[in-house]
Amino acid sequence: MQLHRLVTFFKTIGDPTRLRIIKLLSQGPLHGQAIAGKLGLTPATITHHLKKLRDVNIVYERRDGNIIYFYLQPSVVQHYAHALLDLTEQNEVKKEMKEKFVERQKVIDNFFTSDGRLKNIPAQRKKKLIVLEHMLKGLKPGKRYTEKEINEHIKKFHEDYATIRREFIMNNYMYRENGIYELNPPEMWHKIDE
Amino acid sequence: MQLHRLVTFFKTIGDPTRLRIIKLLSQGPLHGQAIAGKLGLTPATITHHLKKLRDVNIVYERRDGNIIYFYLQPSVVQHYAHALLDLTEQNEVKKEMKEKFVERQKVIDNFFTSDGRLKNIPAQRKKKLIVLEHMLKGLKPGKRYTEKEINEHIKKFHEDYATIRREFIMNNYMYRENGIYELNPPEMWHKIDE
DNA sequence: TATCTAATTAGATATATATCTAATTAGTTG
DNA sequence: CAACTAATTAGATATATATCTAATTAGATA
Repeated sequence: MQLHRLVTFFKTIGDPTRLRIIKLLSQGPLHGQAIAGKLGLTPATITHHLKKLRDVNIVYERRDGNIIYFYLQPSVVQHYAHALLDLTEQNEVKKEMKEKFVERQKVIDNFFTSDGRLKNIPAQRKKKLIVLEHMLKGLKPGKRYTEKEINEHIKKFHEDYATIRREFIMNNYMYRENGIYELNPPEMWHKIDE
Repeated sequence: MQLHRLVTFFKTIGDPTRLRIIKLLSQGPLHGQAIAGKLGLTPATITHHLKKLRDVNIVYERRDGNIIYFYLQPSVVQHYAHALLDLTEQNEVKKEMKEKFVERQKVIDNFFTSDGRLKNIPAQRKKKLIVLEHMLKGLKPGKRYTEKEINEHIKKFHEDYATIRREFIMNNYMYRENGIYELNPPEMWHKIDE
């Protein structure tokens, strides 16, 4: 939804007379003169506001004989209300992702030296997975590696390549077939359950 | 929620600059000059808008050293979004009740003569229950009736008081003990399942 | 077709407000 | 306390708009 449409909608309902009309119509359809009477305003004024309400599609009309009844369209109102919610919820999701990222970064800062070597393998499962995933970064998805290549890669981080290589397999980050290693797609990895 | 508060809130967010500020702040807090820079406006203008945003409590501030950071308060925005939804949903409930009432009235008009006598007992269960409940109206809750009194009451609507009296009992509208009849409370009645 | 009525339009007026520049305030830091 | 800076306030201007009265239009009905 473009910003402009939201602005127009909220400007439209951000008026006491128009909100009163909405409330009135929420009880059922009414014709212009009736609305004017109930609100103590002239028909011309009501026309003015109805035009704006129609412009944002929250009101439609239907003729019955000589008089025109105006109806509220609740679904449109609900639609914009949800758009407003999204405007802030989108933010919540982003904030959550950001927090997760910060948390992971903290773990990585703690377990790797400034020149990028792993100090030791974390005991906590959650932290261990973060560390393993960090060491996975240099490997390319789809590329096939020999065991020797994998060992060399791991040794850039830590001497005990055997343990770490085993962890890669056990936690489903990679699979091995005939001594050839390959990255699994992320959706197959062991997820960190909070 | 008073109408006035809703109007003020929607008027506040019904402005392009303010909605842009809200969107910006939904990514994270910012200080005044930063907002002014990103929107291409002067700090004075930003102050003007922030004042209005604070007035409706969707923005709060926190000082860090020499600069003041402005934060969005998503819960307040969500609160008003829900109030907007309620404005239309309240209507849906009322409309439903009204429709049910109209439906019942139609059945009653069909099965009773203009002088209030029952033409015949409806075959459809749903309609029968509406008719029975209509004939229950003259009886007082809590009052104890003899069988003869019940019969007299029913005879005002229809000759076959025995059948109807039995229906009253079978559908749990009344109970009988030692030949004394009494109305059950409505929550015990047979409900009409659509 | 002529007439009636609800709705709309046109035009006037008063009020509200978004924005700017310039001056001032509040608060931090040396 | 003095100097600095971000934020606010004051005042001016231009634009938007809510409301009214009076005139006009659109549509239904006799």
